[in-house]
Amino acid sequence: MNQMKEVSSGEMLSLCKRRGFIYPAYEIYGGIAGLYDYGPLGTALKGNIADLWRRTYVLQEGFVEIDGDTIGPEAVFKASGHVDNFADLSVTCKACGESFRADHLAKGLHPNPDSLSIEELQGLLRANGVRCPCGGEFADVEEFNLMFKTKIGPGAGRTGYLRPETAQSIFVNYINLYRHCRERLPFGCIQVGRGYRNEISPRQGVIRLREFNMMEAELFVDPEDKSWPRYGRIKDRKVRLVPNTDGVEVEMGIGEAVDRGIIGNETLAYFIWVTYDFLTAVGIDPARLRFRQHLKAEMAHYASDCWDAEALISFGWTEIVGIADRGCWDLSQHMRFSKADLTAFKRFDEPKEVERDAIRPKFGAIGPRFKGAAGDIKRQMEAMDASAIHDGLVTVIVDGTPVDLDADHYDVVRVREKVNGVRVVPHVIEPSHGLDRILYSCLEHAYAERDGYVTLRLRPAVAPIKVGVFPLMAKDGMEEVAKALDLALREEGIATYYDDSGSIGRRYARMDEVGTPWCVTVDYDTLEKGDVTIRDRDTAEQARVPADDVVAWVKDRLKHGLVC
RNA sequence: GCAGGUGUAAUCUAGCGGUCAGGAUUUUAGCCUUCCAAGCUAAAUACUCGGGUUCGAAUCCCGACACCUGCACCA
Repeated sequence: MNQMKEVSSGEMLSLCKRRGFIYPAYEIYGGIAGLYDYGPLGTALKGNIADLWRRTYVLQEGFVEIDGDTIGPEAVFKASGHVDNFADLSVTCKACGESFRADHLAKGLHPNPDSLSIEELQGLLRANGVRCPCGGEFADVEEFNLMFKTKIGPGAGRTGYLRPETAQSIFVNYINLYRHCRERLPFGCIQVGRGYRNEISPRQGVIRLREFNMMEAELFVDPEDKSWPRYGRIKDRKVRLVPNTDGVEVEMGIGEAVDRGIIGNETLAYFIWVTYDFLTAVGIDPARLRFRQHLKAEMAHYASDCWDAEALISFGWTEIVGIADRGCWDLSQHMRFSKADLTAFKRFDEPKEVERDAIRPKFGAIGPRFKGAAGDIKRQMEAMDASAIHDGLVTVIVDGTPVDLDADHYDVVRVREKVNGVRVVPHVIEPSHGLDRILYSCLEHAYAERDGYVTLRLRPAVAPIKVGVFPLMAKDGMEEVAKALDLALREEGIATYYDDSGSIGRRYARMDEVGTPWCVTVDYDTLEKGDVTIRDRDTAEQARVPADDVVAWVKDRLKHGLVC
């Protein structure tokens, strides 16, 4: 077997630039860290990966796709938690370089350090002589806001942010999508698009970017039924798992992992498999792919379970997909901030006659006391039943503050109601893919070098160019035949590269280096017998095929069914 | 953001205060060539940017920017 040399990130990025996959952005102006442009081949590769992903989610799993805005008003990111959690006040030790959350250091010095401004926090830390555990002195308090802030509209405008993830565009469209999907759970929505994070220290080429491409799927499920119809057919498939219990890597069946409680539920498990299937289909090496469960401490507070697909590349094990059960957190947050009803109605098979103890407001007491707020209090009471009464008191929110109301303000009445169903806040299962990272991992995993000769063994489905078309030499009419064949392929939507320059070997080499799976050569025999050679990139073997059959030959090999 | 290292064509690189910055690969034009980076001829493209020291700077110094390695960050 070939001695495969491990590719370094430097060599990889050099090839990416030389061959038009990825360019450092704004290079003629000195470049900006964390920004890269996709060149002609990189753009094609990215598009092909995204298309395959769409096939998986839209055609195979029945998701719908939207395309949301990348700019959003502040309220959206208040609700999502990004405004507060994404902007930390921090201080760095001048001596040892360690960074700390400034508000954490101020704990015990102030009842609510979270509420302080930069200046106040600065003063508080200075006044109390807070120092680093190493004994060093702290530099000034700084704000790290990981979101790009902007103004929407002229003048003062409204504060807006570039979205740090695409997911929010789906959550804010929940009502529209729920209706579009005929008001039934589960339903899923995907989005391919850009997100923005003002990273403190972008590094590692295209792995940590300030503007990046994501492919995110949000699946809205019944909180009490996290099963999935297609689960049964894949539950015996095996993947490499690294559970957070002991951190030991195991190869295990999807179903077994669910049965043993390692993976939280069937749907999550199913999409771990879909992710495995998708990643290997675009060319991630199964031997360099694993699923690592987030540690309890690492998991976002709202997530109940989260698995990262990690690829082994020159930077080490790198997260390329995160698959999380986010519970009802996102929709609940947006309900709280927007007051919109982001629930699903679960219809019972049979309407139920239920009796319950309802709370009925006494307007004689509430009206004079609360005036305009009485209507809102009525609505709150109607949403409750007797179980909300504690020590004879009912708690309602008036102008944002809780108010306890005694029995003078309400009656408890036994009511009989017909109930057709129940409203639930759907839970969200989110497979979130870093497209740039997947693309880069594909390149590294496709990289094969022997004696300085580089071949990118990209899967045909994602290869930017599918077929190189050459006349053996540009004379004696061979170029006309080759050009006609080239056109015939392109007319069928197959990306080709026509080349009649230099030696045939050099042309093959050029195609090998950009991952073109097949090269078709028109030679003297073609002129007489009408057949051509098709040369395979990975084996360098040649097959003779009638020129008229080439289009069908290629289409047949590019035809990919749905994966699992 | 901190500390250290590095910046010469599209890529890899020579240079170490002193003639038009050298080579290789690549690319382009032409010749040659009957299938795997062949050969010949010509051509194109570079000292990251901005200051300073010096008679003279790719070379020494300062700053910015970018890249690499650690640290920190990565909801």
